[in-house]
Amino acid sequence: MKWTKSFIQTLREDPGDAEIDSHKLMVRAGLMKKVAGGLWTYLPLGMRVLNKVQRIVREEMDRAGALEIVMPILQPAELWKTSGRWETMGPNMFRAKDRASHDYALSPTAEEMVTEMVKGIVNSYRQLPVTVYQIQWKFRDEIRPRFGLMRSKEFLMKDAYSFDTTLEAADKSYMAMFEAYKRIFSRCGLKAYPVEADTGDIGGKFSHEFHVLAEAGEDGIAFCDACGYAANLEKAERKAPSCDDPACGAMEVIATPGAKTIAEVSGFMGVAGSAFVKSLIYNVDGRPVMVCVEGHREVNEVKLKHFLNAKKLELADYDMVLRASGANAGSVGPVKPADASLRIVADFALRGAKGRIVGANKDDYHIKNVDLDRDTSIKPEDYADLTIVQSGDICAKCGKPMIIKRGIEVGHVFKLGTKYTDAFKAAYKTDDLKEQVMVMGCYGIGVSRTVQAIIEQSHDGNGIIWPAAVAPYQVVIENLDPDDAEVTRTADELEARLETSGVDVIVDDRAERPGVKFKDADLIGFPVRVVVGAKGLKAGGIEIKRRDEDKSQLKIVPVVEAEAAIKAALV
RNA sequence: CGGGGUGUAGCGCAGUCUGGUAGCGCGUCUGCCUUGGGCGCAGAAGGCCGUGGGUUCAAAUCCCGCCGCCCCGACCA
Repeated sequence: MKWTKSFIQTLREDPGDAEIDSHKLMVRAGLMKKVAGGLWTYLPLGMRVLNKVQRIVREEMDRAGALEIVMPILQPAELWKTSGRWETMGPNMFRAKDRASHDYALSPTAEEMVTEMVKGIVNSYRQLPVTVYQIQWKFRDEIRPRFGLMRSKEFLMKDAYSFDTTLEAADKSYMAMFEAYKRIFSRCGLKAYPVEADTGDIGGKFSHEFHVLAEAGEDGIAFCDACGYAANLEKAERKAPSCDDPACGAMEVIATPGAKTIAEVSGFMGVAGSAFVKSLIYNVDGRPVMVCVEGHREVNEVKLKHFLNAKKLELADYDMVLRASGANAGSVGPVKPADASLRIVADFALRGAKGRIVGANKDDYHIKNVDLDRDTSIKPEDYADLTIVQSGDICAKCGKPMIIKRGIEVGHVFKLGTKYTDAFKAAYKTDDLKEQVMVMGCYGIGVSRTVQAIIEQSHDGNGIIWPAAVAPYQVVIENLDPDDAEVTRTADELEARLETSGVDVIVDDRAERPGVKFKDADLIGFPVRVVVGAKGLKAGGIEIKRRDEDKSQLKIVPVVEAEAAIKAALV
């Protein structure tokens, strides 16, 4: 490929609306161009990267025994009503109508459609197991799309679905995908860590996310270096702390005028935040529930939802708070709330807590010297692990302290169980002629997000540093003197030889000054740069430099050795 | 959806407070010059100042509505 025949625009300055490096670089290097919030055009360079990541995904899915299919983006509403997700997906799902007013979903994922499809084909255990996959555009009406491809309304996803006869067999399918994912991310030049995760809206019992560690990541992950435990903060558990508060005297009401937040009240009273019990009223499927946690901690709503076995859970509105507790937010507490039948649950760190400070259920008052056992109606079985893990919390597996890092979720594997196969009655006949529901797994990779994660993990102040396997072109040949016949012939012959042997190469044949060309090459981040110029040829050769090396490491080789030297630099 | 910011040439921005015929840098085009890390000189093209209304002799600028984009939040009492 000749640069002058390509369609490449690079920008000298960062786009004004980009925040994180990978987003800025994708735009500056001419990989993509914004259409509107959360919507992108992939330009030729970006498309080449996207295609290379897809190729790796396909090869590894195929190697793992998965079979490629493609399903419609436009999906009849009936499928989604069968699973109940037509309602539960809410405004996250784009919807459309045809001329006859039939409802459709723009596929945000495809469990329903694939289950219906497999059900129609599989009758016998003899046909199982089977794993199918597609690489298809997905649509999600994100609350707030951001950071370029990190969270967009339309994105390319690889989604795979396994169907098995039994849970044990499904575990094998899950592990095959798990291993394939490790290979995929590794081949993309990414360090991706599998972490335990909650299953969210998809449902199911057990899952792992694959995360690329990056400050710009949207998820928090708890790591234990000692035993290797890694879990999304939504899921991460800590060892139950023991509470050895000494006995305290009688409760005492104190005025705390105007102080609402824990920080304000603790400042007002001159007491550490951890001495407080933070009490929140949640609306749980329409009924109020009070949740108590230590003052310096935050409620983990995912854990809370599971513990309460709730369908829908959100913070209560002002009315509900007032009716349940007798006070407005800021003065709520577990001691004698207005609604005497109010269920109160508490974080397990508060089991046996004494001498704590709580809201008085009366505006602008708190109570100190509270003994939760003595002074509240919290039932022993209503203490549970309900908070978000913090740095330094003790690992539930091994007892050592954990650390928190941030990650970009690039993949997710689920053991789904029979949630969808039950809903669709997707059954097969066993060898003793019984009907049995298939056991399912599902497995996603954000292909377009992975492209950006690669950049986020591999760039420097000059631009992107592509791993060779996914670079838009593996080699750029800088023709420094396009008007010089000898130089141009040398550059073009080298291009032809490399292309013949399967190396992706672009020749920068623009009539630009060398500085411009070098800046662009660094910005776009071609793994290997080859310089062919009149001066160099006279001096005996061409110059080869890897993007991840600095100038002092470049090599000068005779023209006849160039091809071999370039290939060696690519490894 | 709530809060904040922002919208002026392809890109990055100034001008808005204090109303008076729209500017800078980059990029683009022409010519000369230069040629190993975003050269230099000269010239040129390119803007319904997001959009609709209002105030005014006069609006990028003031007022009202709408829209787009970005950030934070959308539960932490």
